[in-house]
Formats: sequence, C-alpha cells, structure tokens
Amino acid sequence: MAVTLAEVAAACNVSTSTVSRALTDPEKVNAETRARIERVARQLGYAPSRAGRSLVSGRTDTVGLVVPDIANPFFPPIIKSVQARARDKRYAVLIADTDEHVADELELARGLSRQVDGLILASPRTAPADLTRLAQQLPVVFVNREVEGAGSVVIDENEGMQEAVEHLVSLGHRRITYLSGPRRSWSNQQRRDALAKACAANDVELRELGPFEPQIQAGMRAADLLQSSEVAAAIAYDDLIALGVMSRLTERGMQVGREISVIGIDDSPLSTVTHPMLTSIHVPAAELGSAAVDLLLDQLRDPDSPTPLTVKLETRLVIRGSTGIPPENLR
Amino acid sequence: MAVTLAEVAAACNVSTSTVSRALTDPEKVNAETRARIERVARQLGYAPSRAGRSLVSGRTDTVGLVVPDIANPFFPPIIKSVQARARDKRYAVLIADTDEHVADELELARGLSRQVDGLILASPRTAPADLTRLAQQLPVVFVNREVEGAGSVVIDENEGMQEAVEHLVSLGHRRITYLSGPRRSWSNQQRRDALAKACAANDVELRELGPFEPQIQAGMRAADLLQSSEVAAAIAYDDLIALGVMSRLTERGMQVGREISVIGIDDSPLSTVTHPMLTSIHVPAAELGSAAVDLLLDQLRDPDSPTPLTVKLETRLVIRGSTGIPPENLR
DNA sequence: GATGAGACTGCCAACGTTTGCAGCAAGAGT
DNA sequence: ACTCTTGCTGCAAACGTTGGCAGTCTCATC
Repeated sequence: MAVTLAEVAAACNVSTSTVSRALTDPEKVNAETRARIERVARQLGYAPSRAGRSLVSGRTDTVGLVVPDIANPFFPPIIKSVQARARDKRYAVLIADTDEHVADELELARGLSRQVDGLILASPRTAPADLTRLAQQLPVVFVNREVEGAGSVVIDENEGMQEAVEHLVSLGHRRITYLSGPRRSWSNQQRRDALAKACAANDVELRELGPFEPQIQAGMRAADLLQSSEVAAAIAYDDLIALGVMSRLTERGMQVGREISVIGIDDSPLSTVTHPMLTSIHVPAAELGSAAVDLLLDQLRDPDSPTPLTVKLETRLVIRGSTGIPPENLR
Repeated sequence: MAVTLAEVAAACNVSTSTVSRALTDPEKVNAETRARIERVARQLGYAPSRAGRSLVSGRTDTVGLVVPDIANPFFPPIIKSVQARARDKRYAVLIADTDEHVADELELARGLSRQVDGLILASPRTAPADLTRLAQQLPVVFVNREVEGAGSVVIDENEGMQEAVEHLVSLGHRRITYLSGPRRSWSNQQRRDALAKACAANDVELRELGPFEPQIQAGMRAADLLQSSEVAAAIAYDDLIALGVMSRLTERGMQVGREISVIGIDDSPLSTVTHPMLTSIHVPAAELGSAAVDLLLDQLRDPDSPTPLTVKLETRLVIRGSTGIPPENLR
C-alpha cells in the first residue's frame, strides 16, 4: 500500500541501505546519488514506516498523556501546550481520558506504556505506591502531583493562596470557607494545606464544606450550603466549583462581590465571562504542559539520569469583581 | 527491555508461534499448554509489541484526531467522546492541534497518516480539493464539514436556527444581527445560510457583523459594534463569541435578556455559568465524536465500501435567560 | 496391525527499517 | 608497481510478531 524503502531503492538502482542513509544520515552518501534518491523519494511520496523504524530503534517517538477529564476547562490548555511542545520536538501525543475513573488510570497507563516512550500523567487520585511502580517501568512525569522516584511539575499554591487570604483580609473578612475538591486528590490536599497555613498566618477562621466534584453542578450545590452558613467569603477548589457557586447565588438574587465573595483557582478563560468576573488564583497551565514535556524528554534522552526533578510553578492572585467588602463591615 | 514472545516461549518450552496463538487465538492450542502459557505470560508481564504486530498486520490500531483549537470549549467534549468510543473499540487516539493555523492542517494530517489507520478531521478552513486528495490516501472522516468522497458527520443547523428565529419573533423581534465566524469556515457558511433562510421565512431583517474569531475577546469587540447598531437581537457564530458579547454588555451596564437578546451556538457547559444564562442552539457534541469514530471504523473494516456516508445531526434551541422582549415593544 | 483422520505444535518467511561489517574502486604516497 | 587510505555502497542480521505449511503424535476405524 504505502511506498517502502525497497521501492525507492529499486527506482534508483541502489540498495535499501543507501536510501535509508541518504534520508537519515545525508553525510554518509555521495551528494549526487543522495540528490537523486531525495528526488525520487519525494516524487513517490515516500514516508518511513513508524512500525519498522520503531521495531529496530526501540523507540516510538510518541508520548502518552493521561488526564482525568478533557472537558474540565483546566485541562485543555495543558493538553494544548503538551501537544505543541511535543510537536516541536517531533513527538506525537497519544491522549487518554480516564473520565475521573480512578480504577482506569493505572490500567490505561499500562496499556499506553507499550506504545509510547514516556508518559505524562495528570492523575490525582491513584495510590502513590502504584504510581511509583509504574514509574519504574517507563519514564513518567506527573503533572500537579509529586511522586517518589519520578519527575513532576507541580503548582506551588502557597503564594497565590497567601495573596488570596491577604486580599480577603484587607477587605475586612475574618472567616473563610474552603469548598473542598475530591478527598483523595493530591492537589486538593495541597490547596487545603496552603490555605490553612495562610489563614493561620493571618489569624483568619477557616471552615470547610465538601468534598465536591470539580464540576459546575457540584458548585451549585455548594452554593446552597454556603448560603446557609454565615461566612461571607469562599475559596473554591477550582474555577468550575466557584463558577457554579456564583451562578447559583446570582440566580438566587445575591450580589456576588458585595454580599458574598468568591475566589476560584485555575484562572481559566471562563473567569472573564461571568459578571462580576471571577477573582481567581492564576495557575500557569501552558507552562505546566511544556515543562512536563521538557522533563520527560530529558528523561528519555538520558535514561537513567541521576534524580528526576520536580519543577515548581508559582501562582498569583488575579483580582476581579467577585470579591468585596463583607456586608457586616458596610454598616 | 520489555518482555517478548520469545522469552515467554523459552520459559514454557514451546515455540513463539504457540505462544502467539495461545494469546490471540486460544482455540488453536491445547487447553493445558494454553493455561500454562497464559500464567507465565501474566507472571512475566508480557504485553505484545505494537510495532512488531503492526509491521506484519499493516494496521496500527490507532486513529488520528485533528482539531483547530483544543482550548475552544466546543472541542473538548468531541475529543472526549472520540477518545471514549475509540477506546471501546480498542483503538488509541493520536491528537493534533493546528492552533487555528490553516497551513498546518494538511501537513499535520499527512504526518499523522503514517502512524494511524484513519483520521478524524475537524478542519474548517483547508481547501476542499486538498481534503479530497487526502481522503484518497487513507480513510478520513470529517467533522462539521462535508467533503467530496469522504465520510462526514455534520450539524444540521436549520432546525435549531429556525427555532431560534421563531423564538425571537415570538418575543417581538423583527431584526436580527448575525455575528459571523471566520469567513472561510465551512460551518460559518452553513450557519449563516441557515439563518438567512430562517429569517426569510419569518420575514425578519437580517444584518451581519464580523467576521470574528471564535474567542471571547472577539466577542467583546463584537459587543461594541453591536451596541452602536439599533438591533436588539444577535445570534453569534458560537458560544464563545456570544459569551464575550454578554460579558462586555453586562459590564457596560446593559441588561442582557431585556435591553438586548443574545443567542449562542454549541450550548457548551459554559452557557449555564453566566447570569442570565445563555440561550443557545444545542449541538450534540458527544454524538458528533462517537458518530465520527463509528463511521471511520466502518471504513476501516471494509476498505473500499460503496459510498462514504454523511451523518447529519439535528440541533435544537435551548431557551435560557439571555433572550427577551425587545425594549421598543415594552412601552 | 495398517491406514486415515484429527489435534496440536514447530519451522520459517515475511513485514520495513537500521546498522555493523565487508567489499570495492579510485586516488595518494612511497 | 605496491600498499594505504578514503569515500562510498551493498550484504545481511536484527527488532517482535503472525500465519502458511508441514511435521509429529494419538487414537479410532477397518
């Protein structure tokens, strides 16, 4: 079906080796024959078989990317940047969506492991031991999670969280509710810890509601619980929950940014479509993706490098309209 | 590195053929040895090499998916459903993002073509002739676009558009502005035509602004133009533009759904996070993805099937708060 | 007990590519 | 004229898998 090396070779009256060399290692062959081969190859539309090449080289020039939910707006920017960076480096990207199904994460990763050189995993809930074991079988980089013995790119929520709390305090808030994400999510724990630390440092009372799934619907439910508490400031596990909260509260006739303050995390593009716009902790999604690719390719380049690194990316608060002075301070 | 057939064979004192058969064609081998082989294979962690298999079978069990912009919220649900359906059928998905860069579309598709069995293309702007030619080289299914000689899954915007216009008319609108998408986008042409037809049928005056890129920012610019016209109803090329419009108008102090009516297309999850929520023409994104996979796999199963089909999916209007009675009818 | 059928298994070639090694020719140096 | 180098090319093996073909063994049948 497809044009093979042998066909090009026949058309040029040379051996397949020569064609192979002419196309991959141009210095090794006579300039004149090389030109002829290149011309014929182009003309015949030759393109090397990945399978053949992969069989002898042992590499696939492909990386796998596993995400929990493509539809969660936090991930598309990451996928996009992983894809872009990988393409720059001549790697293809195989994508897999676990649909937030924990049990599938490992199985999927294992399945992928035979057809990729390395894996980028954004799987917040699988048990650490399993991940460590996986990382021993092939190069893996984790996104938004630290794992023993594997490279990872994580978010340092402390900076952003501290700014968020200070922002609320400066407005006059003394109590904050955390709208928790999934219990076993690594990043949920990070965020909660960072918030607890920031609250302690600022002498703020911290409450918690949840857990909630990272979805708008869940945020709407969270709004109901939030409204029946007396706390006027909430920081949500992510933008989706925050947006759901805002949507429901606004629908109920409450003025977000005046009667109640809401802060999200991720600073996804959606933050700007609501009114008021959502104050959110900015997470550098694009950098997250490209850093993950870079880390992975480093590992591929020198297989048993010393210690896989952890890259830590900073966060910062982006203040918009969803936060304001608490009502009790307004009289 | 990885466990091979030969190693399993050695451990079992049988030939590689037998192991191969035991694992892929269980009936052909003695029950007892099969059991032994399966046990050893599992124990050694054997998994077949995709490259080896692919070399002899000529198939890759992988499909390629090319989209113009992963970050555009219209696509993640499609990607998700493509991925899910493909996985059901034991296919992997290779993803590529053209970043709305027309020139890359073809090049990317060609590059992918050597490592996939078939391609799903959501590339609105490449020239039809190029696409037809591509479709001759390998099975291709187009999403949201019809191409000569290739399968495709498209949206029938007529139904939804008609409902949208009728809805606006029933509220009292006699003039509608279309906020156009990219000029050369196939689906933009479809939508505009459908709208023109519906307007003609309902004796409604149709104006047009644009073109606008399918992005929130562009929608915000569109809002400015819209505001300075005297038309109180707008239908946008997609939800992103519509949301941008709403956001900017609300920010300007206008009451969307009262002073001005806005309708989007796609009915993405974001439609529900704004206040008022966005009235939008629902596009069945998940069905789009899975239908595309089904169509493609049909083509793979029997290579030169008669005529590649076009699957047409219906749209319908989802009425929310962003549409209302025009101000001039309120006095 | 010879023959045939049937069940199972092994051998080997093939898929398309890369690469170490050897071969060959031409030219340079003695 | 001989050897040595240099530059180029071909041969053949290898990667891991599958499948056609043929071989072996067992058992039933006459």
